[in-house]
Amino acid sequence: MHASFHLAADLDAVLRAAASAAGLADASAFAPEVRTADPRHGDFQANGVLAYAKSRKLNPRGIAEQLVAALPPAVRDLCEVTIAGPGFINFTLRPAALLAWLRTHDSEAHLRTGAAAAHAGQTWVVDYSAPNTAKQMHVGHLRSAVIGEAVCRLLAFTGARVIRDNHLGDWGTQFGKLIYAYKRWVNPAALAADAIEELERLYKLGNEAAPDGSPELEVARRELVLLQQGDPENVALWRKFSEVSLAAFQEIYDRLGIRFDHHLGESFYNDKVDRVYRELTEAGLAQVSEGALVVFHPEHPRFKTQPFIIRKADGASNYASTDLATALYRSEHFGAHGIVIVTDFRQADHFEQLFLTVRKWFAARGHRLPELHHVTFGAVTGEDGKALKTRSGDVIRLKLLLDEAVDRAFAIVTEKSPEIPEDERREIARLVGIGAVQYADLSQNRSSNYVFSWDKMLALDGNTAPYLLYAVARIHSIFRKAGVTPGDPAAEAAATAPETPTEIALARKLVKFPDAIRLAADGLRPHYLCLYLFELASDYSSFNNADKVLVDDPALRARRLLLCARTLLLLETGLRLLGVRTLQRM
RNA sequence: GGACCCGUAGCUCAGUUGGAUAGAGCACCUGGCUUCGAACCAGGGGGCCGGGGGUUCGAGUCCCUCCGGGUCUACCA
Repeated sequence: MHASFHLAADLDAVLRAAASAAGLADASAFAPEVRTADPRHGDFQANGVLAYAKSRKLNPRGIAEQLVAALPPAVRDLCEVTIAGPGFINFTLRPAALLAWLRTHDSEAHLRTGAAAAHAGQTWVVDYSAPNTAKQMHVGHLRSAVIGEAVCRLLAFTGARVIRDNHLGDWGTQFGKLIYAYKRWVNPAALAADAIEELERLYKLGNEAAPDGSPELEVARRELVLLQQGDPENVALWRKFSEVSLAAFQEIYDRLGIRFDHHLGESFYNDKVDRVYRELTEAGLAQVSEGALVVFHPEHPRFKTQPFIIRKADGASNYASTDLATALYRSEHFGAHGIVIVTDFRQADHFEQLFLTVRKWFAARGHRLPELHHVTFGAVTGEDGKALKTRSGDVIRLKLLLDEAVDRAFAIVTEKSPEIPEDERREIARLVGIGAVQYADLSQNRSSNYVFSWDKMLALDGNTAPYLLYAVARIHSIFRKAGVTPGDPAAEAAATAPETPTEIALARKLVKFPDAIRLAADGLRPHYLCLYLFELASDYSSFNNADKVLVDDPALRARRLLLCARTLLLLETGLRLLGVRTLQRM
C-alpha cells in the first residue's frame, strides 16, 4: 500500500479533485481545510465544506455527501470516511494504512525526503544569538540562541539551505569608553587568566569614569574617532576585544551544540551604510529631520510621527543603518529567500520599522525582496514573575547557569541510577541538564514570558526534556534486551497491523509527525514540535505499560518492535531538530 | 497620550487561516511493580477562557470597549 509522508496534504488534494468530479459550482474555490482531528472524531477532518456552503447559501451536509460520494475507492482503502455535525468530513485511518506509513518511514533520511518539499531550493538566513562583544553572555542571551538554533534545524529539515549568521554587537560608542579604560587600567594578569571577565570589568570602569558632559567622555569619544579613522593601536585593541569575546562565546555555543557559518557583526557593515543613505534618499524615502536622516511611514498610525533614524545628527551610523545594510547584503550576497531575526519582543518596533523601510526601498530600487520574519520571544523571569536580568548588576551568567543545570542533573541521575559508573553519570548529566534548559525555552509559546524554574525543567513528568529522554532510554533498553538493532528490517518483517487500543493510539500519533513539523516550521514556532513529542512520548508510555513487547508470538513481537523503533526514530529526530541531544541510558 | 505583547483549573502552561463536550503537567484523592526501566501508568475531583458588548451556522480565537500586568515610544542596541 502506498503511504506518502504527509497524509493530510494527500487528503486535501483528493478532496479538491472530488469537488471537481462532483461538479460543484466554482469547484476551484473550494478549500478543504484538512487538519488533524481530536482522536475521538478521527485522524483528520475537513472543515472547508462549511465555509464553502455558507458563502453560497447551500446545505453543507448535502455538499459533504456529494464530496464523499465522489472520493476515489483508494481513499476508502486508506481510511474510514464519515460526515458529522453540520458538515465535517472525518477520516479515520485503517490499521493497515497505519502500518504502511510506518513501514515506509523507517529512517531519518526517508522522513527528511518527505519533509523537504516545503522549502526546497530556498536559502534562508537566520540571525540569532547576537551578543555584544566585550561582555559575557548572560541568561538574557539564552532564548535567542536556543530558539534560533531550533528554527535553523527546522528550516533545514524542510528543505532550505540555512545560513547561520551571528550578528554581533561589535561596534558603537561603547568601544571609545572601553579603549579609554583599557589604556589606563588593564590588568595583564587578569586578562591572561579570564580575558572576557577583565574586559567586562574595564567596560564598567569606562562607563563610570566617563559620565555625560565630563572631560573624560570627550577623551573616550576621541578614542572612538581614532578607531573609526583606522588608528593602528585602537584597531588592534578592537580586534583583540572581538577575538577574546568570540572565543568565550564559542565555549557556550559548543555546550549548546551551535556552530555559526558567519559572524558578520555590525562592524562588517561600516563601509556599506553610505549606499543605504544614498539609495533611500534618492528613492525619496529618507529625509533630514532635526539634523538626523530619518524615514517616516505616513500610512502607519505610529510611524507616521515616530521616525526611523537611519543616520544620527552627528553623522554617525546606528543600528538602523547597519540593519538596513545587512538586509541588502543578505539579499544580494546570499540570495536569501527568507531572513529570520531572533530577538526579544522589546525590539518589535525597530524591526517593524526596518521591514516597512526595506520593502519600500527594495521595491524602489528593484532589489530582490526576501520574506522578512522577526521571531520575537518574551522575557525570562524568576519564579516571582520579575525579570531574572536586573538592570543594575546581578545578571546570571550563562556559563554558570549551564554549570548549575548539569550539577542538578548529576544529583538526580546519581539518586535514580546509582549503579551507573560515575563517568557515564557525568555524561548523562551533561546531556540531561543542558537539554532541560534548552527544552524549557522551546516548549513554551515563545511570545509569552518564560518563568525560569529548575524544578520544573528537570522534572521527570510533564512536558520536559527528562521525560522525553527517559522514553528514549526505555526504548533503547528494550532493544538491548532483545538483542536487536532498532529499525532492523528482519525484526520487523513479520509485523502485523496494530490491534490493541494502545498500539493503535500510538500508531495514530506517529503518523501525525508531518503535521507537527509543518506547524512548527511554517510558524517558526518550535513549541508545536515539543508538544507533539511530549504527546508521542506519553502515548508510548501508555503503550509500554499496557502491551509487553518481548512476547513469544513472532508477529506480535515484530509489530511491537516496529512501533518501538518508529517511536524512537521520531523522538530522536524531533529532539535533534530542537537541538536537544539524546542518550541510550539514564 | 499612542502602539504592541500578555490575561485560560489553586500554580505553570497548551489550544492550528474561527470548528464538534476548552486540554496537559504540578499539587490533591484512589488504584497498579515477583512482569521489557515505577524517573512510569490507569482513574477522580477541579473552569463565567479578566469584565461587558458585537460579528455568525459556530468565538478562548475576529471587532469595539473597559480593567489588570509588561514593553516600546528621536538619535543605545
